[in-house]
Amino acid sequence: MATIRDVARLADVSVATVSNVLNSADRVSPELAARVRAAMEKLSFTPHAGARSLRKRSSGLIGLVVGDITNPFFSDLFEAVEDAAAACGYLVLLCNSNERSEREEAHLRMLRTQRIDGLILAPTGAVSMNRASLLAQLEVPVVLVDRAMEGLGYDAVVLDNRRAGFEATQQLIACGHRRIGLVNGPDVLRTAAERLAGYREALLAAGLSFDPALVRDAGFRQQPAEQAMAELLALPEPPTAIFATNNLMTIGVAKAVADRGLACPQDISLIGIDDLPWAAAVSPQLSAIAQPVRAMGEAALALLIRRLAGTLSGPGTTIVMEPRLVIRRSCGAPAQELSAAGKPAHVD
Amino acid sequence: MATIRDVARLADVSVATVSNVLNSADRVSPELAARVRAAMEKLSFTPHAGARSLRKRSSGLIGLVVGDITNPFFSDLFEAVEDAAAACGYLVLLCNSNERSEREEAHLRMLRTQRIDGLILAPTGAVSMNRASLLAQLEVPVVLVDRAMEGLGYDAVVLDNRRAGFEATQQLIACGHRRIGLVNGPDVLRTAAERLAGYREALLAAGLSFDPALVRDAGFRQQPAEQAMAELLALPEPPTAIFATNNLMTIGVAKAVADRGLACPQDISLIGIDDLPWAAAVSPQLSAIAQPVRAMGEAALALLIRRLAGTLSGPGTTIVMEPRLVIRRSCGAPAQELSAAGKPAHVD
DNA sequence: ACTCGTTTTTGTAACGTTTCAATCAGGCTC
DNA sequence: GAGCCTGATTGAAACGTTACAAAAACGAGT
Repeated sequence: MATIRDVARLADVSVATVSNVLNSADRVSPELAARVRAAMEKLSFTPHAGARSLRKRSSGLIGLVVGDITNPFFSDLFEAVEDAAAACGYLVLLCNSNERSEREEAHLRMLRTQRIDGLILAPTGAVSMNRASLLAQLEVPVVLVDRAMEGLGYDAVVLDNRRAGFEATQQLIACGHRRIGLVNGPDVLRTAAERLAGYREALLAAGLSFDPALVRDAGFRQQPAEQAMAELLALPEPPTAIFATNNLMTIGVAKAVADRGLACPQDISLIGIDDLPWAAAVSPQLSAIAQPVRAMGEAALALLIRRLAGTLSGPGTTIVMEPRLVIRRSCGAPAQELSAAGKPAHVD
Repeated sequence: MATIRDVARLADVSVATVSNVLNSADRVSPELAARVRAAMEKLSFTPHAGARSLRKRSSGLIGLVVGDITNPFFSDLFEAVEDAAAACGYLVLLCNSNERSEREEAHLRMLRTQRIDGLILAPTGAVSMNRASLLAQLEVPVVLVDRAMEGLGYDAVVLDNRRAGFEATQQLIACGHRRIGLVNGPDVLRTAAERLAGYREALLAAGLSFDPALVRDAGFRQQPAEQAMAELLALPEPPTAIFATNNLMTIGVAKAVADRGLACPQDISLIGIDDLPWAAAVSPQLSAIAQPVRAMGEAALALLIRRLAGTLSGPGTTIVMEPRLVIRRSCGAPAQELSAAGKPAHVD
């Protein structure tokens, strides 16, 4: 494979000149530059990223580690980040931790040997001390997405989770629901805790009481959500509407509903966080709180670039993005509502 | 950041020894190795991939370029490839071409500067001469996935597309359908052509005639599929069942069906290629020809590894994987079938 | 004790770039 | 025509590793 020396020889210039046309093109006279470029073309020369990264002390690589690339949220995120990074001349190294923190840590080590220039991390699970030190060892700027880790001083891009929880719940209340189930993630995660807070706030605002029996932790996963939903449906007084706080759990909930032969929204209403690309194509047509995923990816990359360029310094900035309510047919009036009007208070 | 020299100094050995414990651990005595490892630990030393790739003439990087990471087929593929690669000590560089061949070519150039050791490519669109030469310039083994490119002598892993087309169609025929629409990709792509061939073969085997008016090219994309489906439904004698030859088009078709207020399978039956993770959770519960995606990814990586190890040489091998039929409720008997029995031939 | 194989260890030259100080070639000014 | 300035070009020293040949250490066999 052709090297810079070969190009220099063919164009009859020094290697330094070739390097100059590659990097600071304006420092070399037009005629020479043209000659050099012709030589490169002829030899189909491609610079060696390794050598370059060795000499300059940067690799042009940005790491992106996500929990599950199979989740549309993360694949969209990757797409957005990759596009934005390409525009800035960076290459994105995607790491999929499969939601296992050991894998994630292995990836962080790998990224260190690659000498990435910066990292965008969608942390899986809670902060471990171990991970914090791995991040520090990276010695590069880090931007968190989706889940913030307070106290480490990193930049972050997150959804306004409280508001997301509030709006979803409010929407169900507006349809007339009074018993609203919540299928949530573990409340040790800030994300889940805030969504729960929004849910409670909306209940409070509507003068409804909070019933702990209606909220379940399904770990942000599909299978447990299905199970949790089954339990909620088996309650003596089951909820008439469900709010699931991420896309996987929304699917799990829909599955449980379908398995019991219930129709949506006739028998039960449903709203989730994260819109899904096929949501309008199938039944129930899922209503959702959409996250501006692309914008989040772009914002995260922009923060990183500003850190790298030195135009941003000091303690971590957190960018809060606003959710967007997408109403489709999975939310409707509760069946009870209609009949309850003319029904006596206690029928046992 | 600590270098190999620092480690050597601290452990009081030569740099060569440090390098040896890193690479060929058995060539160095246990006690020294321990000392060196302790020093590495203390300095939290991490080798520099760039320098390494410069000196050894390999980077430990494998490129994977796909058309659309947002498509579950490709995100599953990535997951499988990454897992398998990690087990062999390789890191996967994912490139998302967004189905645009210019992006794909830019990515191939990028991968060349990264000096990847091998490439797994799910080619988007048809073979261009330009791309063929870019691939050749890479000077590394290439394995094609999903779509083969004949004549270039590369290894490939593909689905038995003819059989997939055959089985899907056969299934619909078995339900009693006689007018089966085909929403396919462009038949310049081998994949699409073979699926079409399987479709025709199944019709023939059942003594049904092939009606070109019932087949549409929707470019393997959702939006055009929705459009194509609308056209099929507007036909004077619309099909009673549809076979869509990939997941995006299946969604598009489902959307068109839903938009017209038709029920599935009561009004129309539906089967697609590529199973979807949420297929059982929503209605219609989509039947599908599932591709063994993980196995395909693993097979592709295995081929690549064998090429790299030199245990496989000579002309390209093509591995053909078998599809698996997953029947859910989106296939049923045609409505016409029931009433047509007692109905006169022409009712206008 | 001495020579020979083995096994460990080491010095050092690459690998392909960039950087930086140094040289060179013109063109101005006086 | 000498002196200077400016901008283009270049030589050579890194950057952190590995590979290879050479040196050292170690036993074993005489």
